[in-house]
Amino acid sequence: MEKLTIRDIARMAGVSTTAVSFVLNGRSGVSESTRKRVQEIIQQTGFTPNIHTRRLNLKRSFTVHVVMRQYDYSLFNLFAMDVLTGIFRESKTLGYSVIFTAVETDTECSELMDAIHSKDADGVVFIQVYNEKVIHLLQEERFPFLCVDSHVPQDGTIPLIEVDYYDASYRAVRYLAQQGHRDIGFLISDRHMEFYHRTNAGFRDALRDCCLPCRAPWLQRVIHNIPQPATNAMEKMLAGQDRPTAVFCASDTYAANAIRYVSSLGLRVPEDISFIGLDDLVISEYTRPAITTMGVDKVHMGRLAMETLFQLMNGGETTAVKLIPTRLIERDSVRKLAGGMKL
Amino acid sequence: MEKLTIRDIARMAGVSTTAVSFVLNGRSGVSESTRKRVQEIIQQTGFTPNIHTRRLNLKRSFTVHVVMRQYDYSLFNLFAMDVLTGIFRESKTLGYSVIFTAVETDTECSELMDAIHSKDADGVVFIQVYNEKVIHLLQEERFPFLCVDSHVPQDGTIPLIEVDYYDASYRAVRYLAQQGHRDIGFLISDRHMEFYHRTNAGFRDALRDCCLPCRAPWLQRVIHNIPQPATNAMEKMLAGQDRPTAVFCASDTYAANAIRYVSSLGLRVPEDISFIGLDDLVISEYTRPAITTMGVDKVHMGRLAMETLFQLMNGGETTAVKLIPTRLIERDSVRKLAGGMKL
DNA sequence: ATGAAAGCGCTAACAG
DNA sequence: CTGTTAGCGCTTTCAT
Repeated sequence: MEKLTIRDIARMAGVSTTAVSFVLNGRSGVSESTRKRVQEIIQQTGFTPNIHTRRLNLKRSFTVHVVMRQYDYSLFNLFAMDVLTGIFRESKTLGYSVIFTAVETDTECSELMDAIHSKDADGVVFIQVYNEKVIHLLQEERFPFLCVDSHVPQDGTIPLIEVDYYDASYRAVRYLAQQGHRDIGFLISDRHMEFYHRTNAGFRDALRDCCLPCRAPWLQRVIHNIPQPATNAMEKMLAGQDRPTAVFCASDTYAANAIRYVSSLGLRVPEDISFIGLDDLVISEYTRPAITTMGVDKVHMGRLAMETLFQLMNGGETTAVKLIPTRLIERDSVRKLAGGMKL
Repeated sequence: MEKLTIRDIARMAGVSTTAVSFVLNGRSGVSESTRKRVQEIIQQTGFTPNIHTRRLNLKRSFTVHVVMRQYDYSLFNLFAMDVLTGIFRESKTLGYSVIFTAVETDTECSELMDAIHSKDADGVVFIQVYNEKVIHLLQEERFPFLCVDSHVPQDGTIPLIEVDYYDASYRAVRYLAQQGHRDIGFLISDRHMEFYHRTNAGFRDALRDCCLPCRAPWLQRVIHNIPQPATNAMEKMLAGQDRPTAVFCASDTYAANAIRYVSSLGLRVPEDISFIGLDDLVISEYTRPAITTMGVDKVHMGRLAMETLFQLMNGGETTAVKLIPTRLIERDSVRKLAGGMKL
């Protein structure tokens, strides 16, 4: 059966295409009787207007484009997946579709721009993707966009939604101190400088404020271009004379791997050594012991992203950075020592 | 700056819009010099043709629509996520975009059809979603579609991509037997009858072929409308006089939860009781012990889905069901007992 | 090889 | 309130 057009419907209802168009778009300017008749015909025939035409005329597609990182094993990491969930949920209530593309970290600017232009969308949200040139071009075009979890300087030039990693680190360490730990290690990520600096600052400030020692060998960078990066870093941390009683990990995956590693060494977690993670991923409750962590509401971040983009797409202007707070999720990987400090 | 149109380019190059259109589409019928000039202008201006118009004319959108289940906690389950990854990868190489929607299990037929019609797409793949009426309508419209992991009778009426769950169950049990286990339990899923029947048949056939006993209390249904379904089922399995030495779980999440539960009881895994799972999810390598499981290449399933849909969208016809094999992934949750049988 | 012109299916300004 | 009509930006047929 041939696809019906608005003209067919108009003819069947004995009215003009305008009338049909109006009832289709719920606009006033049609008599009640006409509206009803048209609606009936539409019902009966199961007519749906051609979406391309609609978009061509409206010059809007009501879809947003999500650009995220491509990983070799999966399109998603557990973090991005939740953000996407949030974006998706919100987009549904706002009446938008979402389309996405995954790119390598080193994707060329032009390639990215092509991707953005070739998929029609009214706006784009980058998750963990950042390319200065692209941002620049987009700003020139006045094309609405937003960056989520991009680990980028928060200088107020572009709209950002980021986790408050400084605060998360600070509070993680303070929590350990409250549990009586004085010898605290840190598995820090070297993946993004911004992330590195923020977590580092939070960590150090907390040590200082809690009057705890800071020992170089206990601060280990997790270098990502080697296999088993977290295990490797943990190995180094344990290499010295004495070891920390607790370790703050810049990611739950680090914590999971570190726990697995120290367990294989015969150390008990948390009896012999405690761990606290960051982000709260799905895996974190399945490890043994389950990981105590500074969780973030990633779905909320997604919602917020979509909400903000929506405003941007409708003429709003903002370059505000939104810092998302974390909250402590106590599970089983941190031991309470005698004499925890009140803070 | 105003968006350029093909007419602007034509004017700037001093040619007709036809010429521009032809070079845009890489068609012959343009002199080399013209083509070059036009290409230069396009380069300089960074012109990109309006995609809606293109689609309007071509009557194709070069996008596929993925419909999957909506979960309250996340858009994804770990299985669907990998399938989507595969779809996405393949779509990229085939030059398609992907757009998706998540629906509740009990979504109305009409609502689903609306979702499908309102998002333009040349075809749709359902992941873990099945609605008979929708399928019927789609077939009538001759709209290309495909079902992945839908747990639906494989009667050859609709194109399907399914895991070979009969075979997986059979081999899981046989593997346990090979490791010397004779007392084998089964945490079976009651979510989909098709899935239930297939795994059940595989389980029973394997028991029979390996001459192992089948005891009713060791076969426990995991009932999904209660909290902690797997834990609950496991509890029942252990309630009787004697307990199995190994348990086959119809899902790795069951295995993860069951392991956690029996561990809390003071049982050691795999020393006191072994577990083998199904599907191989990301969590499976993070549990302790890591879960031995019958893995499936879910990304491959996605690729295959997209590939098949591509054919369907280009005039191909198939209602073939593709059964994806599983493979044993040996980790640490199964103990080898003395006197395993050679099979 | 080239360009004029007729659509594609719909929206919206405009005249009645 | 209603219908006519001129676009939206591109593809494609058909003369030239």
